[in-house]
Amino acid sequence: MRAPKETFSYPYPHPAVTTDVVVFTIRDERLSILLVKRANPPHQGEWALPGGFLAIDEDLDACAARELREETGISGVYLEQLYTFGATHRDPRERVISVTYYALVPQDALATPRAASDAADVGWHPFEKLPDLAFDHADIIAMAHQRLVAKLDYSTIAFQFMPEVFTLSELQCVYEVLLNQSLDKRNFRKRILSLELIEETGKLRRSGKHRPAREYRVKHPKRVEIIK
Amino acid sequence: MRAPKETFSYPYPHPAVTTDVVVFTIRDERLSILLVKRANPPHQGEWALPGGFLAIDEDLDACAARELREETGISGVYLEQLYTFGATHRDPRERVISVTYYALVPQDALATPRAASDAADVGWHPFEKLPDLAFDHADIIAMAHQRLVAKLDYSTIAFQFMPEVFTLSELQCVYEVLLNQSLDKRNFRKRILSLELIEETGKLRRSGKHRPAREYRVKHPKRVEIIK
DNA sequence: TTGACAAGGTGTACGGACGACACTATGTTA
DNA sequence: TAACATAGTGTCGTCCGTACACCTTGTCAA
Repeated sequence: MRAPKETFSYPYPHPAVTTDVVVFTIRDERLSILLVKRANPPHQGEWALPGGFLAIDEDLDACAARELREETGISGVYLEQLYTFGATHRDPRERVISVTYYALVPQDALATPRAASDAADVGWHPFEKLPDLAFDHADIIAMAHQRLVAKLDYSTIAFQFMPEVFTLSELQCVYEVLLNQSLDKRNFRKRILSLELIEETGKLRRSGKHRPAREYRVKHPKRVEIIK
Repeated sequence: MRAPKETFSYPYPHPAVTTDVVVFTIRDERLSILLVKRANPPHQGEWALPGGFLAIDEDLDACAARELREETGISGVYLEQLYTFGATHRDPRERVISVTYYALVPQDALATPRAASDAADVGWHPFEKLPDLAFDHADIIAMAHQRLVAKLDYSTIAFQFMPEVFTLSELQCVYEVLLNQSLDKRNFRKRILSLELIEETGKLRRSGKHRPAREYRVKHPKRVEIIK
């Protein structure tokens, strides 16, 4: 962070614009969110979403991706604009408009994200027991969660949580965690396979003292399709 | 518009923030959008969405509602945030982030919206044959239309197009226009009535030389519910 | 007055999708 | 080789969505 010597002037007051990102993953069969502990005021020492100020020549999507990469080391993941929060006093420093995003990262990636310069700490927190959050970030998370669950129903967004290869049981587990209910194994498999979006790798996954499971992969891993 | 004497300075460059609104209605059995002709540069003389700069102490929703009221005289209608557009060169003057909204207005309201000071003209344009538009407003309209059609399926948003009392044939016509396909009368009525969201007024609508239709009203006109 | 007109209003039957439900298969390990 | 633990599989009933045609009722003109 450099200390600028010049200032930037406008005939009318301008708000600051930031992006903030709600990063979801599934860890230990729990939906979890990535938070950073703020190293500086305001809300110093409190947990917050990764995010920061928009550069003047930077696209919004690029800003969200950059902040995510800088503050947590995560990149190349599914990232979608969520909503723009702009209540007048949501930031005590000045008027700040936050264009929020949500991201989905596979289970195995980034077991321990790294903390950046302006973050005292970075860590995964189960959605069910989040700490108190800075600014209006709890509202942002609530909306992101609502959107995520809604999209499960009519898109293939859940595959964004999966690693490159996975078993049907693992996939079912992801759906069960997100929907917070158990699903019938036969119906689940019937529905997923009928979408014809995943294919067998031909290999088997051996783990524990039981029958090995077939491994699958997503045919088009980056694509999120609307179904039904 | 006053000419300010002071200027506003920041240690880092700040973008300007605007709201723009896509106003839909149904006129003469066509989906139509309200556009204003720009009185000032840039894009002077071109058609654009109603909208304008965010006041520094104004909430985003309030800004969208105010701009809509000031530029077109419309108020009290359904208004929902759509998406935030922020490509770096979408406005030639300076960096501008636009938080966009869409609004739905009943068929009969505002047959002739009034033009405001910074608009040379205001008028309804059929969605199927829009003129060339200023900035990236064509993209904004495309996204608003997509959202509107998607919401038809899983919400009661279509009622926002209806006047206080209406007939089932009129309601069906709205759905047919939005979905761009004709619907079976019996199935349509069965589905709508099973929602139990509208009730008979007890009156009949006489028009033309045929059997009069029953009038209905929405039980909770301001509410947009998620169905299914 | 009556008959033609034009839109309003109504019920049934079929097919497909979804949900409930229980047992066999297979590799591991003791 | 037997117990264990998870993998993997098919049927049947129900409900919902869709297809489909005729009678009703007020108006208007002859």
